[in-house]
Amino acid sequence: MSDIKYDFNAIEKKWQERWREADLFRVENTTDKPKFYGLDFFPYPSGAGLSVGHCRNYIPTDVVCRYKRMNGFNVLHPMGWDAFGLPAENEAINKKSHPKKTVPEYINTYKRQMNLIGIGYDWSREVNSSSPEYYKWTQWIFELLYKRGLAYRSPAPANWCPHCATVLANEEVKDGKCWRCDSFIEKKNLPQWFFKITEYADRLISDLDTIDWPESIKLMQKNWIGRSEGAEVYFDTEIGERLTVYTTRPDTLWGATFMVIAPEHPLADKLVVEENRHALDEYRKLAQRQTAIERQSTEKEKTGIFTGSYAINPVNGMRIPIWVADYVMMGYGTGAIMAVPAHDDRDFDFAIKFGIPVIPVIGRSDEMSKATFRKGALSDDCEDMLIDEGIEFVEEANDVYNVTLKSAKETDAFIAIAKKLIQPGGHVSVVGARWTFIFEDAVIDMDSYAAERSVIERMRVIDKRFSGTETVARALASNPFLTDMLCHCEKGNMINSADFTGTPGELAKKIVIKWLDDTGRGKGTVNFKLRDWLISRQRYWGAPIPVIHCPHCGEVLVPEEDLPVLLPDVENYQPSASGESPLVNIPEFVNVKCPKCGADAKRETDTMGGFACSSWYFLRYASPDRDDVPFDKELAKYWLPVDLYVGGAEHAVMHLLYARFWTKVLYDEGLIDFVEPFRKLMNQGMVLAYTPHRTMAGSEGNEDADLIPLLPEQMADYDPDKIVWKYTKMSKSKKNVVTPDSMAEKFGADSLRLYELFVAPFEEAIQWSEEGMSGAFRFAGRVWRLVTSWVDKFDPYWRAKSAEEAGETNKAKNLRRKLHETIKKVGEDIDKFAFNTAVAALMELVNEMYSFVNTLDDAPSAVMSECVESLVLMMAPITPHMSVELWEMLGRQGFTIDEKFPVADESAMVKAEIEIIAQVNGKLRAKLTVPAGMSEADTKNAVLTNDKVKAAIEGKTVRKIIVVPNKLVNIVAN
RNA sequence: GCCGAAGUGGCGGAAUGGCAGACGCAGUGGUCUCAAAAACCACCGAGGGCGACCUCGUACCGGUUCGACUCCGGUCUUCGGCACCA
Repeated sequence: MSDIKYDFNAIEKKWQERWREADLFRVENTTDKPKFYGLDFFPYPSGAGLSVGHCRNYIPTDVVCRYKRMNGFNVLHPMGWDAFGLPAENEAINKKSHPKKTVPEYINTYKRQMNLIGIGYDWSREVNSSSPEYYKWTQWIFELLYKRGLAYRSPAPANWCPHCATVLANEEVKDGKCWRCDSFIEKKNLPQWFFKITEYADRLISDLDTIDWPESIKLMQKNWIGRSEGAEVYFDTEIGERLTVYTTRPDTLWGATFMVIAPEHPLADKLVVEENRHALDEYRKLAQRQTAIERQSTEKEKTGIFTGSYAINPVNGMRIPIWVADYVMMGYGTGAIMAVPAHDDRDFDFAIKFGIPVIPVIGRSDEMSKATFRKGALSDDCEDMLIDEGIEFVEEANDVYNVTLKSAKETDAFIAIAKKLIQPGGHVSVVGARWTFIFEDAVIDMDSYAAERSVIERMRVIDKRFSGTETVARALASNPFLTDMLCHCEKGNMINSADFTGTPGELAKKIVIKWLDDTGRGKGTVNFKLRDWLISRQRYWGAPIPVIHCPHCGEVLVPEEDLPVLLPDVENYQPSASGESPLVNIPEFVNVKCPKCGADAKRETDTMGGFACSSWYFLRYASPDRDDVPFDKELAKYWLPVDLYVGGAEHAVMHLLYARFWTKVLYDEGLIDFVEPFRKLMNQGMVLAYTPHRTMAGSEGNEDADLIPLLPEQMADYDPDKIVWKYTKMSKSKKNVVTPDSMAEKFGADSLRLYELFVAPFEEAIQWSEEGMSGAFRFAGRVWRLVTSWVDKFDPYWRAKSAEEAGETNKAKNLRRKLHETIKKVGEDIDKFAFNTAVAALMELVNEMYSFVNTLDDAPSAVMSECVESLVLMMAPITPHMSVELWEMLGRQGFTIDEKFPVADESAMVKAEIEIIAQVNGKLRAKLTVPAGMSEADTKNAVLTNDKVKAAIEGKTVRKIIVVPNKLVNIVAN
């Protein structure tokens, strides 16, 4: 074995310098090669520097990009900085510094670390969203949106973060808290700038079908956009004003027994009768004061105030009361609803609390039901009775009966029989289009939508005397109407609905909507949960909104030739609680002449949120130096869309939604020829650190108590037995961050890369372990020693001899087959992001190469030389430094990344003999080696004459033999 | 509550209808060494047997199949997202 030391520090430094000197990762725009655009979410530069968690994002992308390049692609792999916005500014505030100072500092650190772990970025294309050359074009796109009617200023109750002293977009509020600082959000009424993302809601949903993204992310976006189809219906009120409601269930209109409007509804004041006005005012004040904290409370009693007015239900003329309640929100639909307590949980709760009638209007459908019960649950007469009724039933294994009920009539008949014949302790369930009944002893009817418990809850609400199952039974037996009331079904036919009674459930919605349209009582409508994107921030560190407010002309866009509107240099940039940007205090900035009329005017002082800057940066990389356009049209056409986009799932409904929106706007403007910016998206798993926690004081022994992370310096203060260790996300505040620097120093960047790729599938969270890290290092060392020990024996002309040598001995042939199987697998695995199994395959190959070398006795081997060279090239995308060093030691010229990735030779993988699995009744009994391509009959014969197989079928009759050629034989015998 | 993902040795994981546990970590035994580290070799799911071997085993209950970690129905648990959206 060789004694050349694996001096990873020196090797990595050496090659990083050479790559830089050769400008190895600079990519040219014009080329005959196919392009590949691989991109990582650009990070906001933070003072903590990169952790090994960031590397989990950048390393796999780098592997794919290097692999693509070795396969002949022209690869664009750029990096830049999401430098504007809250995260960067908050960090500077905490450091009592200035983002102008901290941002470049942090960028340097990031860049140094990225180079340290060997990521091959084309730094000539670096972008920085806080540089005027960049944000000029962010402002330009703002103006484009404005001109297209997609940017507007409007007063609205906005999400205000008291700690960050700015408003936030809906997408930036998580669990009622600020996404940056976890403060609870308040509502504040301020004029704000919005982008009309709602206008693109439909396209943002439908185009999801055209892209290769994780289904979970697509679904999150779909749910966030929240499309629903329904109808607007017009209700006349006694005061002459018309109330429009939105409903997704127009088929339940006949069951509307009251109406509810939101506290902020403009008609509330007019509708309220004098004696209720005071109560309403009090209620609205209360609703206004309600904070996010209170909204969080899960157990929310319904509250509301009766206005004293009534409306007329346009479908049946019923006079129904109008209520004000905070469970209806002004921001969705029309801020008013018709309430159908029989078929909506919330309306039901409200109706029960305030004593409003419940009218069921959806009944059982004629769809099939299915009943199951065990033998003995019903008395034995049941079989005859069922046959008499013409009901088919099947006796299954284990004494279970399955009964198919083909109509409502059959279901009724079956239930009647079951009620009669139920045995003590017996159990029968009927699962239908509508509900499940479970009979036990007597009659207990259960609804398949509300589970048992919720039925009981409801019973108790209706009548305080009821409690427990037997009372449910009693109640339902005495009052069949309750059954209908308890079962608000989605499917089912219309009942109690005048001429529409009997309309089948699946048609009901459509038919009623058409009728509403035809008769002018309402109209079909689509609604979205998505709100417009609130983009203005009352903060310093962002792109100024390029608008001037003129007393005569109103809002005026800053002329294009005056862009960028430069962010002024100021010392004091801290936000204030006033709801105004710090920029208002800079007269030179604020006071301008109107570009239209020349009058004294005032500049807009709000800046754009950081997500505006990041909504188009992927386009800038195509032509980062152009100062006359945001991006070169032709180059954008060549490079985009992004072929592979890699980043964390936490941006599912923020950046990833906004960037899609802007892309569609740019497409509509004719600037680009694609509608989706990111063809394929991958989300890496997190890196978790084993972190000590303590339970909250006073809650020791309580298993559900919240655990609080323990800082290293606090460890000594706690009883070691009481410290709970668990894996949590790495964070600066927990002081559990592992840096790539420390790992690169101790084990080398290549081993860090190996470890992060190998330890778990790409999308899974990994538990950081230094032992696992040293395992990866061990493998790197094994490769190093294996290859360096072969340097002297390396045959550069193996191509002419390897296949021949493999024909001579079995072990050479087996090794060569393993090599080519590995080449195939590694390529396939990298393509499908299965890096963990790709590394495992390389480990297997290395293990076999060691075994082979150990039996060689110093003899030369072309096969081994082939393996060594191929191994070095296969590892080049994964461990680029070590690979190129070994490449050089083998006497090869140039960089591994310019070499062709090895190609699997199918002929080397042909097997002369294969292993057949012999099973008896599905259990493995023997493995036998047979010549490849053996006929079915011969294979069968070989298995049947095998001693172990013979022993296993001894005394049994062979019923059937299944043969899977070249794989397996299964003998069925009993 | 609703939507989604996942549950496999001591641990991370592999196998997507055909040998369960590839590969690695930890562990055990050995070689080398004055010694240690490193490296190398062997073992390493559970139970039984001196042994060749046998039985059980992929969260739980059932089903489909010659054959199920894998497909279907149901239950439980964990994690993530949404949460009065009519």
